[in-house]
Amino acid sequence: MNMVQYDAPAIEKKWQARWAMANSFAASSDRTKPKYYVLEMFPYPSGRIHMGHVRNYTLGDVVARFRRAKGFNVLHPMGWDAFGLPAENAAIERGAHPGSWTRDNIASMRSQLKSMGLAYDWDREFATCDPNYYQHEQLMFLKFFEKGLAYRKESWVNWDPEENTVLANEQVVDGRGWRSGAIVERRRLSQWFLKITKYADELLAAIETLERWPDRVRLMQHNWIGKSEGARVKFRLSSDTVPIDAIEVFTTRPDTLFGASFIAVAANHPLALFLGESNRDAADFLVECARLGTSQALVETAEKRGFDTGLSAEHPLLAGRKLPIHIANFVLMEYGTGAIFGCPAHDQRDLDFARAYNLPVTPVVLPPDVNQNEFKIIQEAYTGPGKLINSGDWDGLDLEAGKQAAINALEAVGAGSAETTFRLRDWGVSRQRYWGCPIPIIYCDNCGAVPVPVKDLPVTLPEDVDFSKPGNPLANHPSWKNTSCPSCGNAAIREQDTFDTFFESSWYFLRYADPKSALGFSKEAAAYWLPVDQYIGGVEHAVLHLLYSRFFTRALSEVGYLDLGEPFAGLMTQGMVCHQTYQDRNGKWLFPTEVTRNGNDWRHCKTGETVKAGRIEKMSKSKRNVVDPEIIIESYGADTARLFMLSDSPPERDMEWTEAGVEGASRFLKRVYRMANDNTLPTIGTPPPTDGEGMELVRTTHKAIYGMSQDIEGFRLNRAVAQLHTLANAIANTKGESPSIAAARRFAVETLVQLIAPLTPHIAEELWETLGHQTMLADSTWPTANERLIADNIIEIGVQVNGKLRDTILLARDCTKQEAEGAALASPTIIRYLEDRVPKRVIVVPNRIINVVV
RNA sequence: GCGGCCGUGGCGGAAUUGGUAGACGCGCAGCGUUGAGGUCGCUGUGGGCUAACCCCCGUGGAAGUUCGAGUCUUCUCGGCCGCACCA
Repeated sequence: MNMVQYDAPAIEKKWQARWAMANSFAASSDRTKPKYYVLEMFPYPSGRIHMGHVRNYTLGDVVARFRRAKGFNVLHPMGWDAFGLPAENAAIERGAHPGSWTRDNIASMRSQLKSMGLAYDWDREFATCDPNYYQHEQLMFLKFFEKGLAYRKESWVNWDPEENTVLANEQVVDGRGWRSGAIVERRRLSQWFLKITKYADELLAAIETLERWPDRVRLMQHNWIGKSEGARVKFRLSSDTVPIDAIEVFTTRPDTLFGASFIAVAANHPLALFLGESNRDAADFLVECARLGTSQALVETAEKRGFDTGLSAEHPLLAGRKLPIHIANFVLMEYGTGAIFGCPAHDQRDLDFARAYNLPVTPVVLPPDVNQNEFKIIQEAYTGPGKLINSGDWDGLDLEAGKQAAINALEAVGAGSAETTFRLRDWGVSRQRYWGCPIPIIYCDNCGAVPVPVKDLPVTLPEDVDFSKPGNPLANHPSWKNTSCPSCGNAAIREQDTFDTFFESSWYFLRYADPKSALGFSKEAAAYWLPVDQYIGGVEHAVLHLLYSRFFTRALSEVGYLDLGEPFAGLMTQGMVCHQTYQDRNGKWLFPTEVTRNGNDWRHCKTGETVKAGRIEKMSKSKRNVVDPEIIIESYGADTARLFMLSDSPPERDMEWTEAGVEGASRFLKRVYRMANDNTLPTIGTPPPTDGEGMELVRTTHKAIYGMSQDIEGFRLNRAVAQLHTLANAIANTKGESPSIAAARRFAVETLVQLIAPLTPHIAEELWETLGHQTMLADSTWPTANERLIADNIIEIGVQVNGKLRDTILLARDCTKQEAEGAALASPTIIRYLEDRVPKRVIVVPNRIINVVV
């Protein structure tokens, strides 16, 4: 046996250089080959890769290398989602310029990624903060604007009065700005929107066609779009002391109209705002609601609170019935019409509200098999099916018929009609930030909002910006915003907002198809490469990024860029990488590198103090339960890190990073390394045996090829790793020196090296060379399983008596049911179990199981 | 609140989708190799009863459907995730 040591760092550097020299992973321009587009969600260049990246890109790399070996023309690119808030925070906190900070980060992350040995076509790399990238989206925006897909309207934002800036929901903590601590206000700002709601129905319907997406993501998108069918109902105000004569309400339950006992409007409903101007108490209540924030989860779990306006509205179908109008904290202006009618008997929120404010509760739906006299609503609203009661002519109708009757009745009196609403709202793309793509619009006192002429694109960001003053640096810049109106020539000012960074990520997958194109991308390249065959990323993007991208491909198609509906044919959402947490006795979080373990005793490496080992949680800087991929790669090698990432848990599930697991992966690679360095193996070119003692190993090898291929295609990569272990065990367990066995061992080892290549490419490439090959494994084709050799001729079958396993017998594969039954009943063990009883039935599932029923 | 996911050995997880539960790995134990430790190799490892076999129990809990349930149905307990400006 050759005693060569597995030197991962040396091997990895060697093959990374060779692949780069040969440009091994460049996508070919040959359009006759079948294509395969593998894409991982591109990273924000935070400066260092973390284990989540390692997992994401390893998964993508396995797919890319596997497809390449299967003969596809693979596109597997990488780039940088380079605009965003952290760069501005760095500028504020450390005085770094966002541009140079970002470029430095990209440089260090690129070299970290390269050390992982990922099969990227690096020639297609780009960063979205480069004007060469964002100029194209400025043109896209102008085309959207031309077509009415982009428009301006006022909307509400979280405003930090101290920093003079708009805050993201996550930057609002307990109603205060995260950095300033100032109480956040809600403000109306004029902002740009993209008309995603135009495609609401289509985006919803097409979810059905996304067969290779996880169900949960499809469901989340379905719920996000939130289509509701119901009716719009107009309630006329009883008095004319306010300049509003009716409140329009959207309801999914027009059938419960006779159970209405109040009207509630959102705190930012026009009526509420009007009252807030003249009524001190109302104003106070509105301020209180504003403090609650905009998140639906908060709104719906908060205590139901309201303000009685003293006004009332007429029931549209019941002459003389007056409904009091309240302002309520649980009504959202953003959904429906910003006003509801409350039917406490059949909606829990309405009931909670009615109990708190002493409003009547009239049941109008009687559950099946319940006596009307006994039916009482106490603390729980009834939302199930039933027949209408207390509803005049509609009594006795089921709910569907009741809805139709209600709509007919409303239409007859001109008080309403059927309506469908969506939860989905248009996408606000304006951000009051510096580090984003400038919105190419000029405001002129005479001409209004005028597009920047195409010849003047791109509108680039000024470099000399000052982050020491609060507010948007673009707005604070002394001269950048001053320009002249393209249409009348008068002095005018530029739009100072930039795009939401989801704008960049909504079309980057198209840019990769043709990254040097002067058009952004050519129609021809997009037609060949798109859709993405396999997209991989975190489930945190399940809704927004993916939905915006789906919208973008449609919108870009509408304005002539391409002809595509769905951008991502296959989607895999990977789980998080977790690690145990540690705290010292003061509760301070400790890094795993600061802790040593001895059985169940955890101690601080330096002080020797006892450490509390806590829950296994997602790796996060705040809890310090992070492991730096760079250190793992330096000490064990990228192949070990990659292998462990794939080994233990299914890709879609959360995994736990453990030292023991890394050791295990490393051990396996060393074992494979030794197997291939066995100098007793026959020379290259020795064919696998066709008979003799070696056949069992040959068959096992074919089973491994088959299983591995199936498992990679099905993304069962933890099982794929298990296949490799099984094959390695079989090689180790095959003893003997006969020519048949030696030839089989050579075949098995060589195949093992091929099969492991998508997972741990460096060691595979090295061993391929060790085994005598002159060409690179990266250029060789995937082995094919001989199906004839996979199926065993004799199989072991379980025999049950009354469903309990009692014996196993050996049977010829695909034998007849009669033969199987005969063999089972002839088994001495089964005879003993049957005693003298006569089998009533014998169920034979061919090649699976036999069940004797007595 | 609304919607969803997950509960299988000491641990991560397999189970051809209703057909022999626990593949593969980690851990642990024993033996061998080694100057010792580690590496490496072999063997064992769900629980109970056993000298061993046999047998009994076993997929969070309870019921149901079925010849047969980890898998399907209903209820229940526990853990986790998402809900519109972080990326």
